[in-house]
Order: sequence, then structure tokens, then C-alpha cells
Amino acid sequence: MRMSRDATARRHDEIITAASQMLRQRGIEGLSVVDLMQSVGLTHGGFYKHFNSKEALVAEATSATFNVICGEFSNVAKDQGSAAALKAYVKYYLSADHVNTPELGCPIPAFAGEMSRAGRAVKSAFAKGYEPMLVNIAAGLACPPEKRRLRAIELLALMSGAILAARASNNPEQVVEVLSAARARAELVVNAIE
Amino acid sequence: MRMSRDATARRHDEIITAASQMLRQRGIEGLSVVDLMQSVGLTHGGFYKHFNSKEALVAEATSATFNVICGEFSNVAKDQGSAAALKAYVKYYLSADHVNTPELGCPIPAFAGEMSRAGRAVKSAFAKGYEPMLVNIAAGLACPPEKRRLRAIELLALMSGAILAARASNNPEQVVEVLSAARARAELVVNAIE
DNA sequence: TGTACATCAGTGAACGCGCGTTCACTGATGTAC
DNA sequence: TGTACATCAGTGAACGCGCGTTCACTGATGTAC
Repeated sequence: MRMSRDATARRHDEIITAASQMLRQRGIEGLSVVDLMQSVGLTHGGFYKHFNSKEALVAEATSATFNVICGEFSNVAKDQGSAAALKAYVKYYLSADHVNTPELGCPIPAFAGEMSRAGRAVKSAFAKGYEPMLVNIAAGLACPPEKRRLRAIELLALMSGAILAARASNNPEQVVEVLSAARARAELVVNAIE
Repeated sequence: MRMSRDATARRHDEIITAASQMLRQRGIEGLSVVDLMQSVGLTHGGFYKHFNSKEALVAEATSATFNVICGEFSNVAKDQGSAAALKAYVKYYLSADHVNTPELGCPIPAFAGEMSRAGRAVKSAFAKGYEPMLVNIAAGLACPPEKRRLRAIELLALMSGAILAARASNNPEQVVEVLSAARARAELVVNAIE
């Protein structure tokens, strides 16, 4: 049965939101079209009325994920300034919460590792999403402007590597250790102390 | 036809070596038993004369991979000291070579992201392999002994995050940028300057 | 040392399963008059 | 505003494919006497 335009658009968003979470939890290869459609209460056949392929869905969901993250970041920045937004983000990024809920977290530790095997559209979406994250982070750094971009890269590498290691660990104490080590270094970088 | 004990042991090692590389190139989910056996000139049926399951193979290959890396590290350390070994490792780790040949590189950026979905044996092998890497890195740091472990964690997070980002990038200039940013920070951490 | 037998690495067909994708069909929505 | 028709989101069966795994079989190796 045909759906109204509004209903269709809402469905599309629902699917993207569900895909965004499933992607971060299970990875690209782990996301199945059947499971995804089931999770929004539909059968799999209708998937291709919304997307040309799984690749197209993953690309769109990847972009959407980065957009949501950057949107939140920018909202905090508007209210409290870039430095405060960065500090809040770093605090969240290097928290046990972020380790334990990958489906709501940063895409980098979640599925950057699959990018080398991913299709063009997905790689491109990922690269396009990575850039504004860097810009947002750089804007909140205390160091001289010309150093900010490189520092932002360092900081994001440090943080994403820490989450990657923490999630790979099977020992709760090691998770705490990794997070606190990364937090200490991140604080120095954010405040430009060295 | 039955093979000699030596031949069987050599075959086992060949399979593990091939699996170790395939694992780092394609990830756990991307490694197929058929392809693996074909790559060492055998048919897939014989796989189960060497391993109980794909899971068992991946666990063994993961351990073997970490062992090889730590072995190389220790050899350099014996010849030239821990500090020199660490510097050499950092130089290699944050090189374009490491970005471009994941099959010979560190397992962390290659497939740590799949650990949350991996089986117990694999997770355990990964965690067991991670620890000695940390010890080796810590031994080469210039900072006071009590700070070494946390610094090693930071350094490994920074480096693995940098390789993760570099490999995910589809822009050669961005790869150079990420590597040089991480190298600058890594040098400070290694030399305990701050 | 020589012979008879048990062992087992490797073969290749077959298995059930989940995957992404296709397709004929349904029926409410949107459009044209 | 009302009617007739075209559109298309969603259904559910079906497709080909690659996956991990099993199994009867082969024949050289290892073992027992």
C-alpha cells in the first residue's frame, strides 16, 4: 500500500537512524538489510524503495552520523563557546559511557577500520564527515591558531585509539587505565600545556 | 594422503602466517577459510585437520601476529637498547609504509575494531598480545619508571588512532598530515619532553 | 630389517544458512480532469 | 468538490552466492611385531 509523502520521509529517517546505530554497533559488514528493516518494523523487500543498495544506505547513514555529532558539538559551542564545547566532548569521548555505547558514539573507533574495504561512496562519506570534526575540535584548542589543525588531528587520533583499545579489552580495569591515560594527555593538548 | 610430521608442522605454520596477513588485510569477517587454504595451495577441506574452527584459527593467528611483532621489537632492544628499539618502532609505525601494508603491520588498527563482535578465544588472544606490546614500549620511554606504563598506553593509542585515520582517508595529503602530526607528538612523549 | 596394519593430512562434493537483491502483487495516496 | 487513473511504499516468496563446516574417501606415513 502506498504511504503518504510525510510517512515515507519519516520512514526514511527512521531507517537512517536505525542504520546509524547498527553501523556503529556491528560495523558495515555486520549490518544486515533484513535485521535493519525488521528493527523499524518493516520487511526487507521495501528497503529498495528507499535506497539503491546497501552501499548507498551505509554512505547516507555515515554522513548522517557525522552530521548529528557535529551538530551537537556546534550547539554546545554556540551556547558556551568552542573551548567549553571541546572540553565537554573530550570528557564524553574518553568516558566509560562512550566505551559501552558504541551505537551512540564516534564512528571512527566503531568502523573506520572497515574503510579500506568499503566502497567509494562510503569512503567518501567518511572522509567528508571526518573533516568538520577536525574543524570543530581545532576551534576549541587553546594553542596558537596555526598549530590548531595538527593538534586536533593528534587529539582525535589519541582519543579514537584509546576507545579502540578500551573496547577491544576484556578487562574492566584495563578500560579504566586506558581512559585515564588518554584523559591526562588530552587535557594537556586541549589546554596547550607542554 | 598422509603427510610427514615435519611437513604437517610446516603446513600449519604456513597457514598461520598466511592467516596472520589475511587477517590484517581483510579483518576477521573478511578472512575466508576457502581463500586462506587456496593461498597456501590447498583445498578448504583439509582446514579442519589443522584447526577446530575458524575461531580457533583466528585466535592462534592473532597470538602469532603479536608474538612476531614483539619478537622483532625485543631483538632490536637486545642489540641497541630499549630506547633505540622504541624509536625505530615509532618511526616505522607512523610511516606511509605501515599505512600501505596493513598485512605486515600492527593488529590494533587492522582489526581491534572487530574485537567487540569476536569470540572469547579471539578476544583473549588479542588482550594477551596487547599487554607485552605495552611493556616493550614502556621499556623504551625516557620518563620516570612509574609513569612509563600510562605513557606507553597514550603513545600506542595515539599511534594506532593515527594509522586508523590514515588508512580510512582517501586523500594522500591527509595521510601525510596525520602521520606528521602524530610523529611530532610521539617524539615528545618518547623523549619525555613537555 | 621387513611386513602388516593403523593413522591421518589432504581431496572434493555436499550441507544448511544468511546474505544482498529482484519481482509480481497489493492497496492507499497523489494527480488530472 | 468528485471521480478515474497513475503512482509507489510495503509485502513476502524467490534468486544466486559465498560462507563455515561435514564427510566418505585416498594413499603416504608412522607404528607394532
